Amino acid sequence: MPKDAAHDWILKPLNPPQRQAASADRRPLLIVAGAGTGKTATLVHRVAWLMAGGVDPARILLLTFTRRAAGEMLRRVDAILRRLAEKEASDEAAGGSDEADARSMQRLRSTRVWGGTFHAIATRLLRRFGKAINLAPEFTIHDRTDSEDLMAVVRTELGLAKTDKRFPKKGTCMAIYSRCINARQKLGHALKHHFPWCQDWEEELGKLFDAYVDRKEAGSVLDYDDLLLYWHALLADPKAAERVRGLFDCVLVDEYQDTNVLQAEILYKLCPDGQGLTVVGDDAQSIYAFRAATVRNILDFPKHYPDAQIVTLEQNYRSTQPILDATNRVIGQAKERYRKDLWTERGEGARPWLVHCEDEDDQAEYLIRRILEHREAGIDLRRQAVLFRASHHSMLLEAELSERKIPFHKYGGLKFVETAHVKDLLAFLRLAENPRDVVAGARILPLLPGLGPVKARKLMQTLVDAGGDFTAWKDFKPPAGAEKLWPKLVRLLVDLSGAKEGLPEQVGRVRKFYGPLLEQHYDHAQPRLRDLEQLEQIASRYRSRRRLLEQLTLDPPASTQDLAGPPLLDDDYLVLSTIHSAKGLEWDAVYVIHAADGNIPSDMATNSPEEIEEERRLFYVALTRAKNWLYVCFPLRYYQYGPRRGDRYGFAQRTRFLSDSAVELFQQEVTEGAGEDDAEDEGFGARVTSRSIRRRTKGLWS
DNA sequence: CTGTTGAAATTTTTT
DNA sequence: ATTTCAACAG
Repeated sequence: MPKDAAHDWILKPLNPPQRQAASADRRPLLIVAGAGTGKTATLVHRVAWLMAGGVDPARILLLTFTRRAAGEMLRRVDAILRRLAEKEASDEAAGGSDEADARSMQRLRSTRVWGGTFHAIATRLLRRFGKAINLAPEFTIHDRTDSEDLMAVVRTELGLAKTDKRFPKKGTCMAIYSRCINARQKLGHALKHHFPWCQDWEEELGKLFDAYVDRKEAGSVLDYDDLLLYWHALLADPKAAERVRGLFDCVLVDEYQDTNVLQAEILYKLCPDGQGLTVVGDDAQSIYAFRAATVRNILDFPKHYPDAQIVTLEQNYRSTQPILDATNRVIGQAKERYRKDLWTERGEGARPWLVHCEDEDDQAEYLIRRILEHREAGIDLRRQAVLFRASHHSMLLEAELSERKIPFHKYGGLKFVETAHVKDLLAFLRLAENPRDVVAGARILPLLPGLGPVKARKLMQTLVDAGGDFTAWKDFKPPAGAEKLWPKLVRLLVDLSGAKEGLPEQVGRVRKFYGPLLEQHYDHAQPRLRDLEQLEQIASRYRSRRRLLEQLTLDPPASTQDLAGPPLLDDDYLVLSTIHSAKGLEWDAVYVIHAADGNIPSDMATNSPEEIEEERRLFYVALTRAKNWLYVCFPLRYYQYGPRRGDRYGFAQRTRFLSDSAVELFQQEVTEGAGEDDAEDEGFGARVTSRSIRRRTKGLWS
């Protein structure tokens, strides 16, 4: 089949603007794709189109927001190309030899495409080319928690823990540092605009960050920010830059609205003239400013590449007209954005619901009733999702779902690998992998009785001095209580660093040593021990220990179930997700909960107009996930906790993002308990329901 | 030095 | 609810 015919075949399922985007020439291309406009499909077809046009898949770089997104896209690319190959084969059944067919199939497999997040790709490139900028290729990677731990170590070492006024805590220090790196801002600037309450500490913070950077260097450790920073540095080195640039003919970036200045600069250096560069995004869905992402990247793209082509996708394939009307109304009140008018051919459907609930319990009750109704009507649980602003907003609902034995999967919030016991176990492997990783040592050693932070630090120093040879620890005289354990630990680490055993065996050995310690240190030991068993089981899937550690820090599974692998086809579960983690996904029925001012927008994010605008976009992202049914719920009463206010109920307002004119597009519903008891309440404050009392008291002991 | 206890402060979203 | 820090006992 001639190339043109193949190209036509690929473009056939697309609408005209999508076609234009998928088949655009090599000039820089910006695709502005509104919510639900087939952005992913367009990108997938563009990759297929490029490959069918002869671009070597191994010379295509696909940058996505999660690794899962990359995997999903490449699967779809493969599916298209497979069908194309089948068609070619049947069209030319007479002529083509089997061998030639096999070759063309092989050529068209997307497995060789470089796909992943900025961080994952950075890792891959740095392992390969790091030497050019004096980076040892066997560096280990710190996740956010590890980085904070190292920050805490340095913080105490510099005596910043015992200042008369309270010094910012480790998490805040890390956030400030991270902003400087990712937004390429001076400390003073970052403090002034984003952490004004820390401005008094500018000098000390500067010293802290210096020391922090030195410690990472000494330990041959990179944090998340370093991965980008070193990739950037790699591209600043003329010789290395040439080699890296030479790897790729085409670079495609998804979710461009959520990249930061550093990432944009990496792209500029990777594609100086923009040839072969495609970026896709929607400024109306930019929700990662807190991570230093900036809409300016997408807005300035045409300025940076004056010959850029811009294609706007406006036909929505996801939602019904009534839902689209409502979401358009919400985003229409945003201050500044690329003009887009989303429309759909999906015509009639149910208007979205605005549900007034009495309180949180009532909200949970309502949700479960609706969810089960939809399931009865044939909408599986997995086609429904409950979305919320903050991870803890779903706690009550989770408890209720568990009680009713309704299976669910939660995305966002604390991840499996971030739990203390999993981190502990991985720290053993990490220390074996990189004995200079002080944070790993500082985590493991104090698990032994009688060993504290000070001895741990000294031991790590002797280990580093011995060049990472764990036998150097044999001379150490352990404190009373650890005499039995100490030789075992040394033996374990010596064996692990020898790496003679397979990965599951290694995890098994750590588990045997660590299990009893876990029981001493943590509550609820049983489920934690089971997590470790599970980790041992899946260890065999990884090629190497380094690979396992790398994958788990760069692409942490959202839950234990996720870690276990793709869910079985027949098991059905409801999706609970933070709005952030719901990005790019869609469901038949979507329930947005806690849509009250203070939650959406979050009280923490109402300090500046920019923050409020971002919260508005966040709400918009939540609403636009819905295909057929959209419910926005908020409890009228919520329980206020905390030492300052005492234990009492407060009253909630509907989110400010649902203006009166937007509310007109909703059908309003008041749940049973809500609204009818205003008179009774007078003078008494809140009426407390029996359900609420049950809930609250349960909280006292579990 | 370590481990425990209590008081005080802070409280989001995530690669 | 969690983190941090000081105070105190062993």
